[in-house]
Amino acid sequence: MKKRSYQQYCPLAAGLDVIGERWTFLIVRELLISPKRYKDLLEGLVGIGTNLLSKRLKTLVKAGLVEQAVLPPPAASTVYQLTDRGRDLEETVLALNRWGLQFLGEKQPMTLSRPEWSLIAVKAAFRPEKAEDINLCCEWQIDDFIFYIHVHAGHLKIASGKATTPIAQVTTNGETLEALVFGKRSLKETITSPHFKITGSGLSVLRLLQTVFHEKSATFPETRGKASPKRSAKKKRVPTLSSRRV
Amino acid sequence: MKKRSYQQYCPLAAGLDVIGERWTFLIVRELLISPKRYKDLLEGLVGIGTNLLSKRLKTLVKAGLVEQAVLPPPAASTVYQLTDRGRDLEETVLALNRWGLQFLGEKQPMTLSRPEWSLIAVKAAFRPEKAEDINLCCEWQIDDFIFYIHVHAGHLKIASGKATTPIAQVTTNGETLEALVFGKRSLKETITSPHFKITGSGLSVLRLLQTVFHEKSATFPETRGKASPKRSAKKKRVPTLSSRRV
DNA sequence: CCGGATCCGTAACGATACTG
DNA sequence: CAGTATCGTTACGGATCCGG
Repeated sequence: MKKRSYQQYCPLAAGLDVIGERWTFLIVRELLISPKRYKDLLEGLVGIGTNLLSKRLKTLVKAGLVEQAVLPPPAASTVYQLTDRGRDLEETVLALNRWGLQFLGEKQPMTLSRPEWSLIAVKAAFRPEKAEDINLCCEWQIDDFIFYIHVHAGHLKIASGKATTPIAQVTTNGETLEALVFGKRSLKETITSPHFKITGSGLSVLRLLQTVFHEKSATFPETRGKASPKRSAKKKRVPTLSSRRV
Repeated sequence: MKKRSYQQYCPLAAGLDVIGERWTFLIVRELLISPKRYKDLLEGLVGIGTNLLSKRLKTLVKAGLVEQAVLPPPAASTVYQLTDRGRDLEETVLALNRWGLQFLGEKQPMTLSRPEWSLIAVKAAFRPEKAEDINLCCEWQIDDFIFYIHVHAGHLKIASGKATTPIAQVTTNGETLEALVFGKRSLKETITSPHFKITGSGLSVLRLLQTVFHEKSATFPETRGKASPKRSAKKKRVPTLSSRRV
């Protein structure tokens, strides 16, 4: 009956007591993309088990991060959506997303993937200071999933659904999108791929991709290789330690 | 034998596969403050259990986030410290720290606290753009724990240990420090407390505290109150949903 | 005393079946 | 569709033990 807690008077520990349990961050990720029904969450989070999803949602609602809402008719289904307090987690999710990128190896046959994940990664990679003089709206179609990117005055808006007045449209598949967004393939490789098509003002899209996102070379050393060849278990000798022990 | 994994081709999930398990974030927090011996970690993380700490450290070392180091003689003890890759987690830890602050209620008798936690909170609250014309170094003494804050050209350096040339020195206790740093008490209340003493250029310290840190009013509504009085389980009616379901 | 490893009871998780 | 109930398995937490 008693809830497991770190019992520490520390903001980090207090936050982890709320969203630190298994699956919780991923539920927040799902709802950051868009409000979702119970079933949508269950399908997006393969392996969670329905009882655990139910339990997590209750906890999140009680903590004031998530609320239920009824969509207006005719699609009168009830969905879960983030509250303002829940949406405040975006900063953390993006930071964790940026950091986790290095552990994302090549896609294994067993790993699942959804184009929606990429939206978060795009937001995480966005650098406002590089986009101050960029102003465009482009629409992306990945299979039957559609989203748009709107950059205006150094601000990024990205969401699922069709754009109102896109200046360009990109059609590609999930694999190509992921390779681009996760930095697995260079921009040049991507745009020359037969699975990547731009209609409309393609040049502005290229400029966006070029300047806004990290041009990192995506180092993924032994992410999946369980036994690295020369794992020296030796202890590093430290020359001088600036801060003394506590 | 098989490791539990989300199996999702998503940077967030990949990151959580590495540091998402219980206690791991707090171990990183400890090492973010300073390198520590096994025993120090065990004492700082009450409740972890020695087998789990050992397991987590092994995982962290294998993931390349932590390494062992030997301190130079005469204090030739082996410590755990973060690698560069581990230190990259600071951004995430600070974001989570900021977010978790709202869930930090009043200190309960059972909750543990250490002045070291406050260092992270100070870093998290620091706003570089507000500190561009601040330049000072002050030393803080909380019981027998000493640390310093050095602000220079919009950059913050905070670490345990004595400062080389502090312009001011603050002496207080843990409770007052926490109330100040966690926004539980106003600056005015703090500096008039009998447990708060400044020697040296006190005015510059006050200016630092005033301008650099959030002046938030620290709302903690029903953080610990288990049954909020009028918890409406009603579903919110949503007027219009901008993005369509996926 | 330090740095763990081993053992074991309990709580959390994951899969499946079942219900309004 | 939106969950609840059940149950086997895994992870965690506390204690004890052991080599240096």
